[in-house]
Amino acid sequence: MNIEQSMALFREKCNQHGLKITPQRTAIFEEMVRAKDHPSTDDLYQRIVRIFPNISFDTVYRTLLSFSQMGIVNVVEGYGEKKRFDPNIETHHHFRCMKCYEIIDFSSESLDCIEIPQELQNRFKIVNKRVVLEGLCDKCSK
Amino acid sequence: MNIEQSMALFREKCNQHGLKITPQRTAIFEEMVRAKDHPSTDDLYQRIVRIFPNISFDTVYRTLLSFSQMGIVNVVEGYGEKKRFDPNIETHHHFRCMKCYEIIDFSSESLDCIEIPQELQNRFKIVNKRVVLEGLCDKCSK
DNA sequence: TTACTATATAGTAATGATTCTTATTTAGCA
DNA sequence: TGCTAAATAAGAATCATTACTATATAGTAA
Repeated sequence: MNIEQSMALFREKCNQHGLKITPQRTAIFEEMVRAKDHPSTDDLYQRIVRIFPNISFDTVYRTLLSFSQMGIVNVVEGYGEKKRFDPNIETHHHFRCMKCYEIIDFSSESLDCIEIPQELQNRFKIVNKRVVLEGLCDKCSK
Repeated sequence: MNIEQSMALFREKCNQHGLKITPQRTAIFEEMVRAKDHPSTDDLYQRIVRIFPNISFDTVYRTLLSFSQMGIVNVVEGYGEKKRFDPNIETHHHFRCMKCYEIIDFSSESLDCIEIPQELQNRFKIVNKRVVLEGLCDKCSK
C-alpha cells in the first residue's frame, strides 16, 4: 500500500468512526505511515512537533490510541516498556531483541498460515495471530 | 515440575549466578511458582507483604527482574501496560484478550514445532518462539 | 457563505509504574 | 565467630500515561 492509498484509507476510516479529519490527525497518521521503527508515542511526538510546534503530547497519545481502536495502526507487544505502535496492519511477525529491545518485522508465508487448533477457535474469538521470536538481533549477537 | 523441584532449581540457579539465597527471594520465587495468573510486580508484592510485612516494593521488583535475567521466570509480552511475569518457562503460547487484557496460556504440540525459516535462524540468535493470539476471551465474547 | 454545535486540541496537572539512592542488615565464606 | 560483599527497606526521583478544562475548529445545516 502506498502513501496515497494509506491516506485514503485513513479518511475513510475516520468517516466510518465519526472522527473529524483534523490537520493534527492527518499529520500524525502520515508520520506513522512513514515510520519504519515501531515508534513510541514520544518518538512520534518528537517528529510531529517539528511540523506543529504547539501540539501537545496528549493529542499525539490520544490520537494514536484512537487509530489503534479503529484498526489503522497496531500496538506492538512488548515487555512492559512504553507503548509502541506499528503502521503495518497486514499479517506479519515479530522478532524482538532481548538486549537492545528493537522489534524487527518479518514475514513468512509458511508462518502466516499456521493452523490454530479447533479447540481454541471454539473457545476464543481470535482476531489476530502472530509468531513472536525472542533472542539476539544481528547487531547485538556480534 | 512440582514445587520441590522448582525450589531446587531456584537454589541451583542462584548459586550459578552468585545470588544469595535470602528468605525474601525464596518467598518471592515460591509465590511466583504458585501463581497461575501472570502477576504484575504489584500483584506479587501484595501477596508477599502478608508474609514479610516490611518488604519493599523495590525488593520484589528487583528480585523479579533478576529472576527473569536468570531465566527462571519470564516477562510476558503485553501492550504497554505494567510488566507481568510468568513462572512457566517451558515452551507455550499465549492468548491475550483485547478487552479484559487477561493473558491465557495454552499449549499445542503442533504449534510448539512450527518451523522457523532458515534465513531467520541465520540472521538472529533465536532463544524463544511463541504463537501469540489476540482477540476476545470466552468471558468477554459473551 | 455563515452560524452552530459537537468534537478536538493545547496546556497543564494528576496519577501510576519504574528506577535510583542511601543507610542498614545479612548470607555465606574464611 | 567475624568479615565483607551483596541485599534490603524506605523513601525520593524519574518517566509514562491519563485526566481536566478552557479554547478552537471541522463539518453540518441554514
